[in-house]
Amino acid sequence: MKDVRVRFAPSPTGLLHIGGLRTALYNYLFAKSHDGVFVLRIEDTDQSRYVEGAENDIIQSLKWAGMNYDEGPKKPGEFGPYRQSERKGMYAKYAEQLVEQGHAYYAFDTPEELNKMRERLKKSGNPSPKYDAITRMSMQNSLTLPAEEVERKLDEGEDYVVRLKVPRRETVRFEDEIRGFVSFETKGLDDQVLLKSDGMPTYHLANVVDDHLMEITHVIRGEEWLSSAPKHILMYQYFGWNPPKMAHLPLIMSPSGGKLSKRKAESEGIPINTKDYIEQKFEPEALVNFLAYLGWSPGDDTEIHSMNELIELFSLDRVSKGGAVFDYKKLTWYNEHYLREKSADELFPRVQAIAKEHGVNPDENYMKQIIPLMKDRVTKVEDFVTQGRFFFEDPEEYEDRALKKWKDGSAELLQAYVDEIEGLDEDKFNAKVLKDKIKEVIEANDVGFGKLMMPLRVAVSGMGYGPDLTPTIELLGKETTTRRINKAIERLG
RNA sequence: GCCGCGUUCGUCUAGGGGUUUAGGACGCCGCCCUUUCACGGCGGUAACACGGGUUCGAAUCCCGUACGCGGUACCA
Repeated sequence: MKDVRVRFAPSPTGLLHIGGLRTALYNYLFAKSHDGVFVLRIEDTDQSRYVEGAENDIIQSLKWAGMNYDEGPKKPGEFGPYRQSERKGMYAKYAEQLVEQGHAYYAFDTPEELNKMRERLKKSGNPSPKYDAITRMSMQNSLTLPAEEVERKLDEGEDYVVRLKVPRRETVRFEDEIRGFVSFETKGLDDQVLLKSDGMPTYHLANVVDDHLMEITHVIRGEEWLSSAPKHILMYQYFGWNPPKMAHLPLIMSPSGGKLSKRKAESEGIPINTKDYIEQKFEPEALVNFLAYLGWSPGDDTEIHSMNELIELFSLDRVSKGGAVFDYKKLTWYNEHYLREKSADELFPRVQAIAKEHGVNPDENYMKQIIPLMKDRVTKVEDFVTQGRFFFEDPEEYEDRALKKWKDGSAELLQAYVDEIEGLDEDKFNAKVLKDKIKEVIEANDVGFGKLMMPLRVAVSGMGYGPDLTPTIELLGKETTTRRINKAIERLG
């Protein structure tokens, strides 16, 4: 057996959340840094929240980010199946075992009765009513009902749940790998439902049973689980199992505070699903690097690391305890960084695909010359196409910002320039000669470089900024360039 | 409310009793490079939540307070 086995255990209730991806990443990094196993387990015990396609989205998202799971759905290992719905039959006996041991009991209360109980308690001044050591004595369960009646209800197929019998007063203490020792008083916990009336286990039962059966050594999950950890510890104790080590990760926060929820993220312009990042053409390396540093750091001054380096560097004790605010601008910076590192050969297939979406089918050789020209000024791959559109078609109109650079005399200077380059032989139509010609024209007219450069840029690209102009013109070629200049003179006078 | 967990520049973080005039990165600002826009280089801005202890000495240890966040379901 491997020394380290971790699991990423999402519920297929929707697209994979960016926070979920980070949890997966930390699990993955931890597993790989210990030469361990990374398991994907689908926690689909709530049938009412199941979303078709969610599992596939999770798998695709992990794959895109560069995390391949070692065991999971579609990649069975010796601990499968890896969907809890397919393990449904395995849980009841563990719940029964706890009942037999006196650590759990059958409860027959209907949702209405539970509601009534809570309302009653609230009215009498208890703001968080619990089904606990005290209240359970007034409810319909196998601790309060005569044995024959319990038997009868069970035989008659009446709905029931199995609840954990949380001890009245005990202290549960355990060591979190990130936070150190934490302790809880059991009187604050309620008798967690373990087995639902539809026969499905709740998260709590399924989680503990599966982690044990799958020989998970480290449970690395979000901080929202910290409060239920003592219930899990209690269960491990009752089952007589060794609990895995636990690490509760700080939450990813929204810039306005609070857990980064779908609603908040959207109103703050932050994509929330991994799929959004895929569709918006982010570099996976950038997202991974950014996410890794959201709540962790290697302890030195480095910022840029590939997945393999992150694996090398990662350790749980360097994970921070406080929540981390999602900084979209920093992500953008990472993205630009990784884009700049890539060669035209690497980038071409992706740029080509995006270009086709925009109705452009770029010539490979031509596109590979455009890429290096633009690389230092793009934020996302798609910018090669959206901002580089003029490489493929004449500018339809001129940006307002660009128009400001078109002044009196611009047309005349451009006319002088176009006269110069029109006569150029093909082999002379290159960046150096083109630049020399600009110099000649400005000198002859006794004006500054920008007086010609700017209008020229506007005429050629329709924009007020962009890649080096003369190499751009060289790429565009004589015919295209002169056509555009003439058109601009005509349209802008 | 109760329970739990947190709190170093605007943000991500380093630092875990003296090495600290608290370091790096993003952002922002300025300069250089470039007669565009960027990239790059250089520089600047900006933080130990508060109050008590402990100690010769506290950002670092302890206690309180405040604030933030999470949990408090037959959801995960």
